[in-house]
Amino acid sequence: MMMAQESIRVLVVEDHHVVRQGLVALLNVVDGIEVVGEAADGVEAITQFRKHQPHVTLIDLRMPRLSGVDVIQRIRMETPQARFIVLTTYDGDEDIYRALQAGARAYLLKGMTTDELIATIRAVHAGKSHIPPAVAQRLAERMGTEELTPREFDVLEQIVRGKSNKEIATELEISEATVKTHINSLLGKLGVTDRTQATTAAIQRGIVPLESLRKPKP
Amino acid sequence: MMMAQESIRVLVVEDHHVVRQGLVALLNVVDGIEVVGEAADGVEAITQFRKHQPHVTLIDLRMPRLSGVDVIQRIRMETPQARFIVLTTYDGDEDIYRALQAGARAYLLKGMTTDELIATIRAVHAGKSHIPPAVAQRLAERMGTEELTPREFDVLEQIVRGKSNKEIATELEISEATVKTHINSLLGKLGVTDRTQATTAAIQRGIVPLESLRKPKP
DNA sequence: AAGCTTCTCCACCGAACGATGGAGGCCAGG
DNA sequence: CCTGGCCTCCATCGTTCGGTGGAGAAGCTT
Repeated sequence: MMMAQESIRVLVVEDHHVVRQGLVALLNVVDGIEVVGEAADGVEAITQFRKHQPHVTLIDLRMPRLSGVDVIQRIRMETPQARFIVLTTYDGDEDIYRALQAGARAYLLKGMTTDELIATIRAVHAGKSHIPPAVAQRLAERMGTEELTPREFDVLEQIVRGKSNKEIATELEISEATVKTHINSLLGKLGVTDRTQATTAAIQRGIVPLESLRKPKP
Repeated sequence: MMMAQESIRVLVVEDHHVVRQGLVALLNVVDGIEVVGEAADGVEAITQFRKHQPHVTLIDLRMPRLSGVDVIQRIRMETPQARFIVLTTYDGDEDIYRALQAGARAYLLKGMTTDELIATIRAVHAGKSHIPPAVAQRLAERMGTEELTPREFDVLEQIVRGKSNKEIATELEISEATVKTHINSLLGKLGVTDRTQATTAAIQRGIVPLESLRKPKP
């Protein structure tokens, strides 16, 4: 079988077996694209990247062991020209922001069509960026948003866990007055007026991931 | 190519292109399983079911036009012996409960392995049910839980949207006193002590889906 | 050294919230 | 018919929250 010039070498990083196999199956029948490796978690991703030096890496953000954002950061330290396309199920994800900052070139929802996927891979390989208008808008909004300080983040996390100010004070070993100060500040930064709105905002934007709420935190 | 006896006829209903194609690709190479149809939303699912009368239907719960639960209910009205395997990304989903009540026989996370998938299809086709221990436990917990009344649900939804009691009263055209009554009641049923905890509980259990929070509601 | 941010804490206030114990009307199921 | 669930409303009470305007200490940058 003839190869058209040089194929685009692609690495697929995705922990959901079915999705990963679907991607590989789809891409391998496309002319000019070659899947050179697969990984099911972050650590594996780095190993595979070093081994295969792909042109483009399709990568899920939520993964075991090492998150997508971490993977992008680490790989770009040693290989700055590496190109990443971020895959996500949900589009309200705070991590997208970090991923794009970390150097991802494009962003795709898993509900994309095959054509979109292929077009994006080609575009990114050609050096372009590709961010859907909806995401671009969210990004712009996020840019204008002040970032929470570490302590404010701690307090927000406790709020989402349903703790009262007094409980938060105990948990963080600070006075209730200080808790209120942080809350006042973070409410402003999130653009909301009370702790309930802060909670939905935090979850919607992925600032506090839902999964983190199960473990009581040791 | 020889077929082993009769193949299990499978319908795949899933709106994410990549996932759907992945499933189809995986299943079609398995001996004894034949994908007879695909659907990308609920309405299509019903059409395809009528046309192909599959033995087993793999179905995602979150879909455009008609939800997975609705599809299961409608199809079982006309074809009670129809067998369903529910697919979901997230395992804290309230809909699983309804889906199993509606007659689904099994439940799989999208992170499953190929072997699990195939084994489950065979088991369900053979008339067995297949529910992972973790889900069974959650189900049991849910069973003991009192259900919210329609009105309590309305109030909860407004709470999650960040509305104050006064705003909820206006929105639902009832007095603030009544809002408080409902809140008191729903807090008890959810097993929480304040509106913030109610919010995370509602989102975690999927009682109020995150997607529903964007649209202001007409 | 001066300036910045962050974290810590204080006092005070009004508004919102949650808990409690009632009460009347409506409608479906026994 | 009448019991039970649901929805509606009332008053009261103590607690929690959020807003405001401070202030000192530590750390980083310039």
